[in-house]
Amino acid sequence: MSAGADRRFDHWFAQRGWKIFPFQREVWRAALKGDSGLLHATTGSGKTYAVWFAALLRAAATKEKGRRKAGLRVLWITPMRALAADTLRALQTSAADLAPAWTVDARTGDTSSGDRARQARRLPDALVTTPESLTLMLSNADARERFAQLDMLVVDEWHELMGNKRGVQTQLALARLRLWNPGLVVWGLSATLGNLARAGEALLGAAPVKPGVTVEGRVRKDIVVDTLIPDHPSRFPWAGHLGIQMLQPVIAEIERHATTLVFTNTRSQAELWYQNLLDARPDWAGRIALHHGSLDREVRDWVELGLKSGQLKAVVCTSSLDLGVDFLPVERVLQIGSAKGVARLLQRAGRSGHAPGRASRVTLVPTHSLELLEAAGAKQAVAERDIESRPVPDKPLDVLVQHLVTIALGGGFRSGELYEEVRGAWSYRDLTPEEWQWALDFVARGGQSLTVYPEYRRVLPDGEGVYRVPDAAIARRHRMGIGTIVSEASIQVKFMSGGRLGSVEEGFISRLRAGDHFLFGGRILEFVRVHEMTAYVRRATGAKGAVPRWQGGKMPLSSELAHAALERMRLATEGVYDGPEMRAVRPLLEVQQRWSALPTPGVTVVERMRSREGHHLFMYPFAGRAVHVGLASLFAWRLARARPATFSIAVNDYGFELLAPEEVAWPDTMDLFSDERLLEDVLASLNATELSQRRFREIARIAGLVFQGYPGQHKSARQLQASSSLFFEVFRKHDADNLLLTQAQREVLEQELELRRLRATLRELRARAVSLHEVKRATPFGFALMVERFREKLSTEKLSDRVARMLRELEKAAGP
DNA sequence: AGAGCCCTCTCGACAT
Repeated sequence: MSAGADRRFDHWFAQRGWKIFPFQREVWRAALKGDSGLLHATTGSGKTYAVWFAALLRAAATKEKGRRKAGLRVLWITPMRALAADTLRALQTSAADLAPAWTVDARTGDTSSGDRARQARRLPDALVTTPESLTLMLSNADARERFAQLDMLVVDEWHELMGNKRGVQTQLALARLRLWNPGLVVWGLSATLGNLARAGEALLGAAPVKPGVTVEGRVRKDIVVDTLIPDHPSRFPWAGHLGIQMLQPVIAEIERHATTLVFTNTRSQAELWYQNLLDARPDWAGRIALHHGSLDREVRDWVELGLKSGQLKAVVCTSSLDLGVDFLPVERVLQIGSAKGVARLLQRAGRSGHAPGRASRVTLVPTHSLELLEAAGAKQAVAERDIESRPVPDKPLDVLVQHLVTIALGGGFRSGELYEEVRGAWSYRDLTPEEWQWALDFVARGGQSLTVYPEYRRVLPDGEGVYRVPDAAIARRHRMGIGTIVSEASIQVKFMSGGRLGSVEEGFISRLRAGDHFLFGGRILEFVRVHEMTAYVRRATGAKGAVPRWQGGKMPLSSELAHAALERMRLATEGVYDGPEMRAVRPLLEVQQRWSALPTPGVTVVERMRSREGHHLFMYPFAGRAVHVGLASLFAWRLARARPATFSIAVNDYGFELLAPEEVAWPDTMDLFSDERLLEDVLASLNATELSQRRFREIARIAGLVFQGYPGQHKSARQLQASSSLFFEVFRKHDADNLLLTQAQREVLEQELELRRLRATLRELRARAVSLHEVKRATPFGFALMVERFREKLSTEKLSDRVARMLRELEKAAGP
């Protein structure tokens, strides 16, 4: 490291009264040597400056060698546009001091077209951008020339990207940039993960020139997790998810602190909490706010600004404030309901005490009694830093197909060369020549079944074997569809007078009639009419309204949290109830123990019960709701194979219930727990085709089969679903080997059913003892499932059989 | 061996 540069940086930090952390210097040294790597650091630890100064040092060094030419030197990738703005400001101020000649800019969707035109002529020295914008730049014919001077690339919040298709798209872009600049230095910034080593590998590619370095940002961050204990734990409900009983304690917490973030798990829950807070404290109008992903960007900007300026006392939010509040003064973080995972809890805790050396604190607010148990487990898992891994997707072909068209636009490609390049991306390291050929054929001819449609012949080789996009309309359509995020079709919500509020899903609006009231954006609105995918509303008074529901993913409880909860129950069986959470949940656990038993890491509890509804079987494997859906359907299927029967199924994160109207001979559990023919049984027990078809919608969009429509004139969900279903059917009939179909099925099994975890759970079930109990009434664990029941109704009985059974019952009722 | 649930399911980007 040049002594001069070193001194300047020391001075820069000293001026601000900031201490240079050893890990920062470690990154500078490594990057100067040309090493790439992963920096594992918490937010608010000075991680941004660690890598940014590395870039400035490298620039200084190469400048000294006289190699400086105009062009983009540093690329900074961030997963969120909102984050880009704050990062940009931090980078610009330091560059102004240290490298005044540098231009630092952002390129995101927010940039006005004037800026873009200027950037198109000449890129700045450093650019802050998103994976999608980067890919878009790669689709320009002169991409290579523009990136020729690049010598450092930083991916911020890599842990947010690595586990999804956005991360895969980033990997593909990186493979390309590395090929153009073999000396490219790449650094990822990641929060704590169960699989940090994998994070580094995925970022640096399948065949790195040099092994990557991992730097630990060892700034000790104390994390405090505690719980708001209900005033009367013995009268706290056994089920439910809203947690409004905790309103008063939450108000008291908000009262006591300057700024509080109140995290909820769903958007509708956020709406309800906000409304309840305002009803209880009308004096807080204007001092508390609501923030979630369906609110209009302008509304959210206003809220974020209010937080920054300290005007807001509390914000009720969803994960929309998980990221991007790095520069906000938040004193207190509350989490209503289960945090579902340790990583998520840490992330949220990190929103408070956001400065080097200050402790972060999150307070759990249970919404039912068993969440007290979960809270005790969460505390332990956080203390042990037992954090979830994020699996990296394995060669998703929809993303590859999109990439092929992007590269055909960005200068064209030769098949063999691009194949090698793509295999340099970690996710595609095992891509076979056959798979490659399939993907190429798919974009060149439309595969087996679409050959007659010219719009699916998207790339063509020229006389020299270079694949390009021959058609301007196809090119434009492709650029408009770049990216891997597929959202539900939604309807804009606007006041009659014109103000934009946000969006709700089509299905919700279609159930409303003119004059109906609903709660959205913290206001009671009267629905007027729908016109061109916009719902017009006016302010309503008095009466409460329906709360919109959104269709989101259903996040299961993580294994880490589930195991911690089981462990706490094992201690409880030994009479150990330590901590306020365990003491509060003690009466409930004792009832469970008296009526039945407590599930522990070594014991599976199974309960049988008869009621007017029929014959119930409850089981509590603690494997998360996705696995319980799989297990319940699998068991129902296996039971019904022995003797046809209909089962109603209910699941939650702790267990599941099977209910049969008629007597069922429950067989030996070990037969149920077998993983023989597991895949076949799982596929048969669930409607696998329907699940794949739903999944295929996303794949068809990413692969460029379905066009979302031009901005502002979005197609309706029905239209989009119809066209993706059409492709699904055509492929199934005429192109059964279509690899996108295979991918849809694989994604269902891996992501929606968590097949690996299901298999692991079956293994655990076989190893554990079964504690079987005949119960007269639902136990505390069973009660929650009974409440849950009619949401998830599944049947293994064919319709005709069901009709036959109903007829039999009718006959019985009618008598002889 | 008391009754207990108001309704559930995040986020993120790009393009004319």
